[in-house]
Amino acid sequence: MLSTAGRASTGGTVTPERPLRADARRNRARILAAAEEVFAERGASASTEEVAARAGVAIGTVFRHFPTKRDLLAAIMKELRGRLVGKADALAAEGDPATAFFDYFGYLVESSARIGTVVGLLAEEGTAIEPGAQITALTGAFGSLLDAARRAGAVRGDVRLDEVMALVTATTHGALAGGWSDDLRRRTLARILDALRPAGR
Amino acid sequence: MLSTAGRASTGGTVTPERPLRADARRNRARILAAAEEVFAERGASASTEEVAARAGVAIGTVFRHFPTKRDLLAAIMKELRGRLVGKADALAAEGDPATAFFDYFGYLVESSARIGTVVGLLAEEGTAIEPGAQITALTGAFGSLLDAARRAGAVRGDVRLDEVMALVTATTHGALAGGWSDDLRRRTLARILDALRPAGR
Amino acid sequence: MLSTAGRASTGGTVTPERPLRADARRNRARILAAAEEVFAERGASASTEEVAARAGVAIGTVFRHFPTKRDLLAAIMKELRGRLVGKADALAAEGDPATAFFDYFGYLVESSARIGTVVGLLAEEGTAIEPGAQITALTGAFGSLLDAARRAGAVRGDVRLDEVMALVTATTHGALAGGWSDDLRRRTLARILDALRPAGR
Amino acid sequence: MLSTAGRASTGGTVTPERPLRADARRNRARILAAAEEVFAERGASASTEEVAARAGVAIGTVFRHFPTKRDLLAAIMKELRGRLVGKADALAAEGDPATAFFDYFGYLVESSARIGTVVGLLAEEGTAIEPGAQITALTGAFGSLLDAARRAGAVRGDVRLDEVMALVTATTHGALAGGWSDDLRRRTLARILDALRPAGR
DNA sequence: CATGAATGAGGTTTCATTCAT
DNA sequence: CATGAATGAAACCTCATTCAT
Repeated sequence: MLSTAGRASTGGTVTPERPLRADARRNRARILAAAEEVFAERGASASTEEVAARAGVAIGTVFRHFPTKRDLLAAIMKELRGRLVGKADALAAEGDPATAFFDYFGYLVESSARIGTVVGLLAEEGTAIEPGAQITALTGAFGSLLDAARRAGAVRGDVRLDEVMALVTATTHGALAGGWSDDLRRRTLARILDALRPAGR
Repeated sequence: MLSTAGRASTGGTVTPERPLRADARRNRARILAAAEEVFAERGASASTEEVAARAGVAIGTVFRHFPTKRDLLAAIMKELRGRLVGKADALAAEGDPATAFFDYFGYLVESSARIGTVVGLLAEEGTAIEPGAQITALTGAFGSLLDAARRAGAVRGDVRLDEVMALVTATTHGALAGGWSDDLRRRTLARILDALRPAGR
Repeated sequence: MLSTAGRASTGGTVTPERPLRADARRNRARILAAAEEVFAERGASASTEEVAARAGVAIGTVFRHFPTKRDLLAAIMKELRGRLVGKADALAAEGDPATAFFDYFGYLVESSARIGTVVGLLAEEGTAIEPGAQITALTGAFGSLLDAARRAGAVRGDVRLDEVMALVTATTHGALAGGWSDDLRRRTLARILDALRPAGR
Repeated sequence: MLSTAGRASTGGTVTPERPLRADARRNRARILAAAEEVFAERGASASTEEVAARAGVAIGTVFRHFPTKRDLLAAIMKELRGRLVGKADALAAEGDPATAFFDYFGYLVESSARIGTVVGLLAEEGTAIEPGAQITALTGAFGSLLDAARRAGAVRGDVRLDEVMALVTATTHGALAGGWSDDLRRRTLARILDALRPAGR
């Protein structure tokens, strides 16, 4: 569909799931990294051309890997989700159930402050960058930590998962939009987490 | 060489703030209302053309009233700020100091859910829509309510104003971005406000 | 045709050649003067709005007097032409035939340097501001002076009127476009006029 | 966080002046040619859209090559200046010093009659299309020819370079604005050049 | 596969002109 | 008659996307 010229050796077709050539995979990674940076700095309305420049590739290369800007955003989010879920698993495996939940909450907020708009985009399922399962995985990861913390008595019994997700969303968004200082972010986060702890603390 | 009388660089008038003609004021209001709606629905990147269409005026009319898109956004925020501060004053005047603070917090979150991106824009001083005093007024209004509530023992003594503002920002942003249901918003808000109440509740 | 309200006293019609009311005539003059200035400063692409502002009237008033920007330009030129022809007549009547021609040439160039683009517009009959007779009158005025000077032996016998007009056009345009200093303009003008004088000088 | 390599703010390239691709160079040339035509016919206020149409490209292509209309005008002038200076060099190298000066003067006027407004724009340094050196080069080229002619006794000794430039400017502008016939242009030019020749002729 | 030039719809803004007040 | 707000057709410019090299 792309070129019709006879590329006998490779077949001339565009098999979707062929393992990428080494340089192509390298480019893909660089583009994703650049996009994360650029969108974090300039917001999701930054131009694709700037992403290409930052990645050190030509604009065409970006569109070969991600046929649409939306695809690029979706890929960023998928990659990010993987990272975040991985962190959750690590905390679940290694750490104290009573603190893992709070640590993870804090980690998300800190991350969002670093990687910018992207965590925000993650929640913007409303504008439907990708149907559903984006935040679902994150919710799942969070759910396990929450359950464990609740069993350990570190979290109030009546706290529900959707409230937790809402509080994460709020805090990350707020941190981004508000331009909080490190100190303010810490104090604000502490207040919110306190709201989830049992009465006597 | 001829007459040097009546040289005004812009409009030939002397009084800078002439009261607008009736139809002009009507249009200005319609444009503001339309803009609030459109930006709430589509985000701040919605087109001015659409604002004009929604307001039922031609594109030129929008630009006569607001020479720049930025000016339009600034005007929306100013109007909104007025409304919000007004509500704070009303609550301070009329109500129970112990509850006014919490009522106002809730009012802001509810409002943001209704009027959309705009409260968000209010906090986006980072992109510098208008120097500083945008959120300052709101902060002032909030400060009075907070003090009163603290004196009434309804708010913990160690709660600081910047934390309150941060929590408002977070909650409104979260509510907008997260697309929370009414029920979820209520519960999430309750959790956050609980974090501000004295230990014994 | 304008308002249908009962203005019994004036009749409600727009008779084209009714003597203007005093204030209307005053406005017309101020607009013309302002337009001359503005177009001289900013070129013919200056906005009508600026002309109105400079004249101290509203934009509608300009268009009531001159239904089209082109009409306004034409009126300026007509007025200017009158002034210029008047000066020619004065020189013809009063002065030394041998010098009147050269004085007039110089006067036109000086004027153009003062009143700017407008004399230029006068020649832009190519872009057809008004069919023909604009420059014709000027040519006529110039013709008389030229004939007199020729008879007085102050101008070479083979100089033809169209050449003179061409030289005026060139010099005025050049003076405008080139931004010549007073000194340069004087010397350049002297060169050109020398070309019209008899060999022995 | 990822790679910091290849960060170029605009294009990701290192060599600033990469030779244009064949089709790009072709388009650039076509755009310049079209622009010269269009501006000659319609004046410098002609629309960029029309230039694009005349060149047979889309509007975006024009703006890729010339990010601003001003840039396009500047490029035209630069190209033209090159052509004109080249002609001066050719005349200086090949021809009779006594006539080269006059030939060049005539060539400039003829050219301006062909290529229209552009020579005019060249002089519009007032509107500052490009700092200074536009007309400087032309002046330099003219200066050499003038000196040579003066040494050959073909030009009066007291003629100064700025007067020559002023006369060129005037003649080209006049020719453009006045819409002179070929015959009139020739006669007018002859008058002006005569003014530069020694008395006895 | 990578490149980067070309495309063209759409956005903001200006301005001559009309028309309600 | 004067006023000045409304109109709407361009103008300039941007940017996601396509496609020849």
